[in-house]
Amino acid sequence: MRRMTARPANAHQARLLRLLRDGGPNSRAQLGDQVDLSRSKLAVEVDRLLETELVVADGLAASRGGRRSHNIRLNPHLRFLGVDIGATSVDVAVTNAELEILGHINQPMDVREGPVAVFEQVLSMAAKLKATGIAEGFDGAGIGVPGPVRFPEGIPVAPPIMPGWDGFPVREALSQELGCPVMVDNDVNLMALGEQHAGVARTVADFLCVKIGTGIGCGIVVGGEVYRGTTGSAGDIGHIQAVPDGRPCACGNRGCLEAHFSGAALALDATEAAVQQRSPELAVRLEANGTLSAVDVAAAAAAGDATALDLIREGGNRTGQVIAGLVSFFNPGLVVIGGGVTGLGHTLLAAIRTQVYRGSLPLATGNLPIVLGELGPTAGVIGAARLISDHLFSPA
Amino acid sequence: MRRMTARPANAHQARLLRLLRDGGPNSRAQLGDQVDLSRSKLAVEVDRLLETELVVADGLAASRGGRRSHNIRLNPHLRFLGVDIGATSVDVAVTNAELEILGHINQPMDVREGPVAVFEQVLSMAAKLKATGIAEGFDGAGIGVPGPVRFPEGIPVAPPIMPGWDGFPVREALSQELGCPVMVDNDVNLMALGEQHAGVARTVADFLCVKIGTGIGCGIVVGGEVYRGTTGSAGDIGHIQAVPDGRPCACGNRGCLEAHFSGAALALDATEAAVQQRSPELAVRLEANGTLSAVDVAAAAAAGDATALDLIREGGNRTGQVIAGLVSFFNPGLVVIGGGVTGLGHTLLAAIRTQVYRGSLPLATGNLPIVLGELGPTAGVIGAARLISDHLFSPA
DNA sequence: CTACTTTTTCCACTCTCAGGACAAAGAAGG
DNA sequence: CCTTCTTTGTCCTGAGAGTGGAAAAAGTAG
Repeated sequence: MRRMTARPANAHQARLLRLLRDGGPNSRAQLGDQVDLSRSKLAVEVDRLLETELVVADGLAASRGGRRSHNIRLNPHLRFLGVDIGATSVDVAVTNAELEILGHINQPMDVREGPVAVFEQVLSMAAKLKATGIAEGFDGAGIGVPGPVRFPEGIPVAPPIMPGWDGFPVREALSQELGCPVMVDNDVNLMALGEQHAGVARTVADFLCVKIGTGIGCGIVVGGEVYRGTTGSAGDIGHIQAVPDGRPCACGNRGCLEAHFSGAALALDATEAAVQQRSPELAVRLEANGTLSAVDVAAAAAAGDATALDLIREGGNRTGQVIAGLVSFFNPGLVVIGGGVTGLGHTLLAAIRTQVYRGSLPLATGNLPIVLGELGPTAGVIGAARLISDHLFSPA
Repeated sequence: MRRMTARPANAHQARLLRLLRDGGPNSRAQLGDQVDLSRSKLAVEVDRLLETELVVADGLAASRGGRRSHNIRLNPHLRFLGVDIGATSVDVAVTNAELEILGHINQPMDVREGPVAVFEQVLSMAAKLKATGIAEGFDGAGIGVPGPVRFPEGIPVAPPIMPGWDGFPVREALSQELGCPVMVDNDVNLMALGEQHAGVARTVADFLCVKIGTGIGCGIVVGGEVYRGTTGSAGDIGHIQAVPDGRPCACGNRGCLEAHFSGAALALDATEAAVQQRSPELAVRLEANGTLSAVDVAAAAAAGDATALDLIREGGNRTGQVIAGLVSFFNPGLVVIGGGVTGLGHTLLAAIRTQVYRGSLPLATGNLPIVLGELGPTAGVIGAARLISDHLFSPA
């Protein structure tokens, strides 16, 4: 099938496309209620969008008491590819233009194998999804990587956990391979975009999205837009000092949050506890698998293991202290906690909440929800699709 | 004199007004180079602005190789009032429309005397400035208060150090008294606006402006706009924990940055050092004045007093640690240090720099200037004038 | 079948705006 | 002083965008 290459010609068209993306099929009249354009002007813009085939007619809408309106929807053949490259696994999903997931695969993979190997993997996963018949090609792709990105060019810069990627032209390369526009961003930012689009943050303009996975990062949304900082490293909170003179960290400092709590740190602590026989639950699991991860800690905690619960609580306290500082500074309307360790669930959340509500002033915390992400592992890929759709649904 | 009440009728006019404000008198042709409007359109908009008397003709410009152009400038009779209410003193200044200070008074005053007393003071200071003949009335006023503000309404909310002000309709009241539009903001945000307009931050889109005075606050500028947070308390970094289990703070917690370093904390530490005879310089000054302030510490440090230097260094280290966290999180393009204690100067700056450059990742600090504010005590009042001019020079 | 709503199309009129032509004002050079 | 070139400012016209009224089309409710 021929891929769509058209772009909205002006801000009005872009606005309409986004309304259709976020609100699904809509009648012309309903669109008119939302955009403050004259009937004639609206008709003209819709007609032009129909010409570009970005949107299509879609039958009649229900009557609102009079003549029934013709429905308009985004072209149902449009397909976006959402790619979320984590430290230890890759998620690839296909969405339609409304960013609904049509297919989703996850595979373990170490990002340190480098961009070439990872891309091969990603492309084969994309091919596998295509083979199921849900897509014949892609109109755009969004991709998240676990490190800072020079956003306009889509190039990772000095990413600590993926050294081989520094300066690799991800956007350019993937665009070549896929033959469609590509946008690249930090995986944490994409999680924030995902939760904003389809998750808990739908109605909030300013919020923080803390992702606790192999590392710890924080997506920052200001006025509905992701804030990336001067060099693209905004939200890199894993190396904020959480414990004075604490554990040494890979970054060269001591006491970094990430050194004390993250998927990796938690696995280490759990292993130590198991070896020292402080936790029967964890010891059993270590024996069984030969290794421990955050998932084991979650399971042990669910089984009531005191040591596992302590580990989670302590980590939550540390994280909560750091977040408390960020809340004082940023005064967000919402804090979302997500990432691989959300399996730790309410024990973690309770610890974080306690620290934040205690450590920040009432004016900042008074009406501040602190919640787990709604979307789990799909947040990243939805965010990735959202990223590229935002790009494509803006004036050329 | 009749005050100007006109406002720009559209975005083009607003743009032109801001260009004239920031760039001073300009020829029509030069304006044309900057705004991407057709000559005819530009001429129309300029004519309309001339009609409103917001701008006036101002003689002929130098030739650029052909016919000389007629200069345009903002009406030289326009006057803005900039008010900066600190914890212990009040600054009032009068500016022209280009935000140049024409007159400036500072008077000590305790903000805790409440809004009525402070307003009386402010109005009498404004009257005094008027009496010098630099202004016959005011076309707008900006006012900064040392606490969080609900910005759209211009009402302080739950300000810790000025309890009597909670909920007081500052904007409304002052607008009544002065008979002109008024905007209210946090004093730290105004300092940031001031440094952005006329100081070190002229060319930077994303920066932090840390003000160390009686308390500690931080102005946040994102994409050239001040970010105020969900409830107007963004930047309230004085109560971030800097020392685990540190000194008790007025807010109820322990170890807040403000409890360990600020104008007030520094005075306390200095007095203690003097009483304990650890610092001859400070002891002499205590004897002479009966009390010590940050200024005395600065003087003692300048005289080479080791204890004073230590106090500054330690405070700088604490502040620097907190800023290091903020830099990791926010990835600014510039950090400005200002406020009453900037007299501590380079000792303080050096300590802060050391901590930030050590405590944040290279990607965030690599090209990050950390500098003292350029404007000193005028930053606040210039920022206040900028605030109201931004408001007035935007489409009605 | 009638009266009323809502949606959509059509159309005439207004308004904006870009850009060309030209006049005005000055610079540079002889 | 005169000629030629450059820049600036004004005027004007034609293209196009956009508004809002009117009427047709397509329903609903009774």
